[in-house]
Amino acid sequence: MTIRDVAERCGVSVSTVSRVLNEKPDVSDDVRARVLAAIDELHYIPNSSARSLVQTASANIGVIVRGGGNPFYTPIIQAIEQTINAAGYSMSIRHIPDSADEVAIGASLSKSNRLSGLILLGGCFDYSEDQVAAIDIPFLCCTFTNSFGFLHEGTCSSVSIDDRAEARNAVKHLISKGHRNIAIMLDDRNDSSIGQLRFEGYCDALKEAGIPLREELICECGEYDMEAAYQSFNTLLGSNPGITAVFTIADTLAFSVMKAVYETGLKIPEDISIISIDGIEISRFTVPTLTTLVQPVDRLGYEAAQTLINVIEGRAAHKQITLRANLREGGTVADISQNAINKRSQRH
Amino acid sequence: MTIRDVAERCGVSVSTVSRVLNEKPDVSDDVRARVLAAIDELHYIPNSSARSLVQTASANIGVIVRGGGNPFYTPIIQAIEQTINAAGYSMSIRHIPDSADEVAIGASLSKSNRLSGLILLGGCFDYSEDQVAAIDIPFLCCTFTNSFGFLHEGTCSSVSIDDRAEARNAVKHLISKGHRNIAIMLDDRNDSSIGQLRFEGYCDALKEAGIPLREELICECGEYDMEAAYQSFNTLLGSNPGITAVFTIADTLAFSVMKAVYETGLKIPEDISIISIDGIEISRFTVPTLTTLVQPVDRLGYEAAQTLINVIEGRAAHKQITLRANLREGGTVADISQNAINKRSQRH
DNA sequence: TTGAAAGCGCTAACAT
DNA sequence: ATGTTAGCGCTTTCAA
Repeated sequence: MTIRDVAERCGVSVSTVSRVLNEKPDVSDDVRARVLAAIDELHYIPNSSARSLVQTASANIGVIVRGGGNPFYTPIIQAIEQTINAAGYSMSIRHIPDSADEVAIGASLSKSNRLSGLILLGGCFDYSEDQVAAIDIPFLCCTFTNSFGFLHEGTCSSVSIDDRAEARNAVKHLISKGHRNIAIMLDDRNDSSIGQLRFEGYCDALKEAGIPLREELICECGEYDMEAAYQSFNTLLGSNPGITAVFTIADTLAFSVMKAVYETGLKIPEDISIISIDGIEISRFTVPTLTTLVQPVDRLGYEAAQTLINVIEGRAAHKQITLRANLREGGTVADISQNAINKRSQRH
Repeated sequence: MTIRDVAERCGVSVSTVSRVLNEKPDVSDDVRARVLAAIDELHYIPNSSARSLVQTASANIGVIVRGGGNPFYTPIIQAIEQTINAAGYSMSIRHIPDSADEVAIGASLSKSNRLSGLILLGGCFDYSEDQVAAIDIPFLCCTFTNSFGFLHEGTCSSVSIDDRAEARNAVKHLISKGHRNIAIMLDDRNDSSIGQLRFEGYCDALKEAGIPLREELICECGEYDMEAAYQSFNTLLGSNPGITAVFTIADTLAFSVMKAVYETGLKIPEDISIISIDGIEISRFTVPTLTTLVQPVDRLGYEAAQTLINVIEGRAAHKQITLRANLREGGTVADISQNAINKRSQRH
């Protein structure tokens, strides 16, 4: 079943069928209708390999996901896929281990599949202009920006929240509720990625409030893993540092912290408050509901795909988009400020 | 950068380069080495479109995921991807809404991308031979089987657990702990899919134990959604049916149930026990740890991909693989049998 | 408005 | 062991 079969079926040439297929204007209505009918009858579907071969680039956008185990990415990927498909492109996805080099893999994928664009999801970004030169197609960083590298604005696009500012907001929220002994749960403060940025935001908030940074309240679990976070936080609790709150850099790590806290016999939020960033679906069903800065995942995915497609189709230049996270107050943060305590005692 | 450039670079013909590329034996070591060196120097990567065009099928396997929001699928997809890549194939994935027709989408994808095989993940399977005839490439059902349809064994492969038997095991576990008033939390008992099978397993276990099925203990939330499950279970609790245990057909639904239970002021497992099926990562971090039948997700993904590849490459016929789930005893099931109660009172 | 024909990059049959 | 060449199915000039 090829374009030839369709052409023969209705007595026209293959080029005419191709014109109909590609919605070119120079076909008579009569012929167009006949061709469309034949396509329908024969259940003809064009071979995309042949198409990409003759065209300079295939209508294919690659997505490279690092740390794909994180449920936070799932809705983003779905939004990207939907937007890509709606624009007539198809998506090639590749999950890579944390240790892999996403630039090299992206470059290779781009060549072998003749991609017209590339989305990097969840990367560690401290690349230089030289390193990303291997990617010779439009690309975009989703959920992170080139915060630690040295790229020109025009090299690639990005769509993300302002990780440092939002982390600062999260910690400020705790401070506004009277907390001063605030721990942070993260993978690695020097990961040149999300962890590092959110750690900086944590430091910013403490500094602004005149709270000294205490090394013993920094809980690094090494890798982005729930079990590792659980173990690390247990150790922290064991050392009894007198904390009243924790800022976790991701919801999944918050779940680990919650378990560790409960198993020590402490209560949330009475004994320990928790705030996080992400807002994955399950975080609405913890007990109590997790207080977290919800990332706009649907828009993150949509903007990522749409921005990249605009660049691919020459409608716009590369740009950096920053979206805002929204504080969803759950039940994991207690107000321990003098103000709140006074109010409470008045009632009794 | 094409195969011609490589050929010219080392003074051989394109077919020789092609032979090296495809690891054919009939090339001299000397030439092979020179070609490999040239490929490396030029950073040559074959164009997969040209490759698929000339070959009957591209080295591409499609994966159609229905209900992709479920974190249960994430590790399965990753295992599939890894196995597919390791065998030299690439993966094309497509997430579809619950309402979509996976057979039609699969058939279309198979033609346009010249897929050599198709994996259906999480389908509702009551198709007939006629309906799946549109898929003219080897395909496999992962996490479900054609339980309600009428396909011959040789039409497709499948890899899954025995949903009905495992559901029965889960409920039997509750019964063995003395529970008799056992609710079930599911999406829809007539979904021609997982829900229906696990509902049947629930009925089987009750019947064997001589416990009558009570309509008011069947909690159907209509769609596969955490919020819907939460609402439905709240309603069930409100009607105060005197249950001591719940069997949820998926971990995510168990989380919803746990929240509803806690918010009513009841304790888990003292007042209400919960058992589930899936064993997603987060279920190890609920409080208490969820008691659930863990599905072997890595093997599920590996076997799915490998079985399909064996069929594609003519090494084996279609087959139906059933894997076993393993009971992981968490802390959500209490023993309320007379036996256990006696023991407890002896201690006091 | 339509058709004929070249060629995208590759593999495989055939020839040497 | 290596080279020559005919397509795979499509889009796109160019010609009519």
